[in-house]
Amino acid sequence: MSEVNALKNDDTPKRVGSPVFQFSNSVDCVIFGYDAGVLKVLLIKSDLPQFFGQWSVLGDHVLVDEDLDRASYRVLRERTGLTNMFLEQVKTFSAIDRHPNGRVITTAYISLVNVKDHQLNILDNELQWHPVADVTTMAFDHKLILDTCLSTLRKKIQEEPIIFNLLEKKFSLRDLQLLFEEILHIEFDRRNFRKKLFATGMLKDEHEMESGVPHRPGKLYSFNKEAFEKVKGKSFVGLQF
Amino acid sequence: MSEVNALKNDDTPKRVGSPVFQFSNSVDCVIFGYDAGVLKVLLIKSDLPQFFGQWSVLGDHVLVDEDLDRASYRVLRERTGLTNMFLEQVKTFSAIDRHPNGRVITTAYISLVNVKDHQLNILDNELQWHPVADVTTMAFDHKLILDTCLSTLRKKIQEEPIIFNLLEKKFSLRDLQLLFEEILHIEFDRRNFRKKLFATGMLKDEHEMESGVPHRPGKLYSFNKEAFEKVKGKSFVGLQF
DNA sequence: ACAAAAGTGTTCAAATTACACCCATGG
DNA sequence: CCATGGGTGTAATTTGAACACTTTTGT
Repeated sequence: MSEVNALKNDDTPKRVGSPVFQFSNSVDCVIFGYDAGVLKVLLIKSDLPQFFGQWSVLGDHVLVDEDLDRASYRVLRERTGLTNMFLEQVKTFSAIDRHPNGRVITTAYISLVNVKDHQLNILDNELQWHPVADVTTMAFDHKLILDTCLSTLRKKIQEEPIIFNLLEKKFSLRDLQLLFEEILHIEFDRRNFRKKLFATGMLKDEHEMESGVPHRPGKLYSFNKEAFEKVKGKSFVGLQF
Repeated sequence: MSEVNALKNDDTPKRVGSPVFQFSNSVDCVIFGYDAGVLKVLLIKSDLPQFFGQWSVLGDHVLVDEDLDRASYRVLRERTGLTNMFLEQVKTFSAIDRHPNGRVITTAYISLVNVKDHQLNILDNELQWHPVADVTTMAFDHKLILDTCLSTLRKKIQEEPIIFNLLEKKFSLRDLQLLFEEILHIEFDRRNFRKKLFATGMLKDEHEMESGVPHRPGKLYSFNKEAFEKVKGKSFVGLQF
């Protein structure tokens, strides 16, 4: 208790320490994209001289009049031009020495965007897509943040239909399967995969075909959000451990 | 970008805003316990006059020389005397007006403790166990925090063997089943439940029986951590959505 | 015509569910 | 002896896994 008592700053008997307004908070957005069959992450060359030449995920300090969700939304809007992206809090990182300029606590967000989206204008050439598998060292603790978000991504795509955010609006079943396989590093049997996905009722037949492919074109589907919303509440109780 | 530019405090062209060390960070520990067949949460009467008479979960401000994990660990140690409890970060809450004294961002932790643990000494009568189902309004945004942690608990006990933290070291299968049922609000078939749990290999037969029960005594088991560690890595790929 | 992937069913194994009787203990 | 829950097995159903051939398109 000694540290706590040492920080008390009035006479009121308090059970806990008093606020110490000496922290800065930031958000870091791990933005995943999928291009040419490869899972990618959007990185920027670090601002700080201490990390010169190293890449980091997109972040910014939280402003005093915004919450974390808004801050991360702002970062994505400013960087990519997108405004309706999938964005979700993952974890908060708080190692004492994680930021050279002082005590900065950062909350990591995961975002899934469609790289081919027309709104997505990345002109800044200090901002680039990197294949996730090629990223080794990064500025700050961003490698840890990236790895954590990648684990979260792997888990979440199996629990919720968020993977569609990485594809264009209309996609073939092959696109979808290859994307699952790229992220999870496993291979699915094509027939079983199709059966399973159709069974969810989440695929809307767009009654269109691929074009320009050097083989028999596949049908195009889109994510049927309405159908998913209806089934969503289903209680899953497996005790799978 | 206007807000960001407004906060720049030097001449260096920066892509992002500069740190604003005007925040306080706290941790809030949602401590779950299980007693008399009821899931409970450990709450304390609020410190603040604004929330007089209302209950809140156990929290404290993060000190400038500790990270969030250490801060939450400290809170639990100081409050309950326990030192080796299950403790895991859940989510960070950051609404601008969540704390009346200023901009306090809090990170919620979930903890599972054994209420009957001998180390657990709760003398302070402003600190009490409440049945989770009875908690309605709370101080700050703590009801939201509690609800979030309860959802997380429900999900996690189905994915990882953390539920054993709520039971005494030796327990009967009945204890375990009732606890699952209490948390998930569903009922299991007793035979299937036993089959499933035995199949995990995580139950170690303690070759002891219950005593003092007004019916045929059941065998006592403990959680076989070693057996679990071996099986843990098994790749689960279900695409269950 | 060839290469490449689309589309499509069945069979087998495994997991899950539903279900009922006798047993041991305390009161 | 009665009430309460302990302990056990089997059959039916559902789900998941493995597997091959024909079709369509571009080159």
